[in-house]
Amino acid sequence: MIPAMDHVDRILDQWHRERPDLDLGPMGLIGRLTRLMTHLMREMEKTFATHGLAYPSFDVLATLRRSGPPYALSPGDLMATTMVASGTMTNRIDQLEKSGLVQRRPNPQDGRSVLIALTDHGRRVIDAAVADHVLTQKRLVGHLSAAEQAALDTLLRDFLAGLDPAS
Amino acid sequence: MIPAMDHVDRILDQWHRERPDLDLGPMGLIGRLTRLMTHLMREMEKTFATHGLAYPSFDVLATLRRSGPPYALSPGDLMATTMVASGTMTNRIDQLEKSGLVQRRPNPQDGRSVLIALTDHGRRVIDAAVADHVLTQKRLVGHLSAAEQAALDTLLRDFLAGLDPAS
DNA sequence: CCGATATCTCTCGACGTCAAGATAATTATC
DNA sequence: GATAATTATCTTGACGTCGAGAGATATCGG
Repeated sequence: MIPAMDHVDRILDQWHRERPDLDLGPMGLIGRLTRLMTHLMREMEKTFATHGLAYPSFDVLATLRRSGPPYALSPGDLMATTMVASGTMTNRIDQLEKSGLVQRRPNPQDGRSVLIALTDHGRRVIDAAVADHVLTQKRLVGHLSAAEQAALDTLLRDFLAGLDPAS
Repeated sequence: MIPAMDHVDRILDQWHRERPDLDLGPMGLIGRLTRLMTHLMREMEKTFATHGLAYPSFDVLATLRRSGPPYALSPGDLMATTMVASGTMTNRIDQLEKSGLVQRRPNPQDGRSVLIALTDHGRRVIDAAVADHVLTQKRLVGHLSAAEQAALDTLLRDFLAGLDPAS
């Protein structure tokens, strides 16, 4: 059975017609990745929103929560695992602190630094949000069989390893 | 050979330790997708930058270019193919017009609408940028074999089709 | 111990995104 | 044709992101 032409196929057709000189090889793959991520992120954000969160806040709260007791990390640690710039992390922490979900504390180990700690409220919010989040993720990948999911995961792991050896 | 533990594996380990009640099934897959896209996008943006462009500008110029002569589409058409909101597209067009890469013209077919047309300069810029872009894409997927790329593309196509039937 | 260098966080300004509402023109209905 | 409903774009305000640079503290070398 011939797979139906999708949005990305139409883009490739247009390029082929207009720029037959270009090697379009990987463009379809990356185009599908991009489009897929857009859809996935928008769906996941709906779940976050039901808990009063947006993706950036969820990202930080989840990082603190899964780090285990005492649920506190420095901004630098948070920047490294979430892959955002320093100004971005400051802004995220400001928002979370304003909402009472985290608290800035002095870092006893290093006077230049601070510790970002989950509040009790923050802990409750992220525990509920992440439970919903995994259900949403399960639904989003539900159209793929278990074998397809495993194959995709393996390919993505290799792709990522080639791209980011430090991962 | 056992694949090395990567960043996403460490995240899953942490969650498993802290929340053994959760079904983490698809979290690794989506986490790898997210991380992969972050890396890919940042690399591709370096290429755009060498042509004085950022991703949003490249996205619009490329859509106009591949649509073929006369390289003109309405903001609505551009919104549909690029998946952004109306205010976002207005802003993108404003930037491009300020840079002299596109021009707003009245739409003879519809007085509510306008046509966004590539200028000669815009045409030259996008033609050079897209040639570089496909080389960057080729390099980025270079760690995967042709068979892996094909398998990945097929899986992504199925994933996308299940998620967005209108694609 | 002290000066030089490195590290950590925050500030600031420019830009990108979205959702909701405003404005203008078209189409549908009678 | 007149009116209503629809459609297309733009405006606005809130938020998110980055990068460069500032300020404070730590660390290193002598």
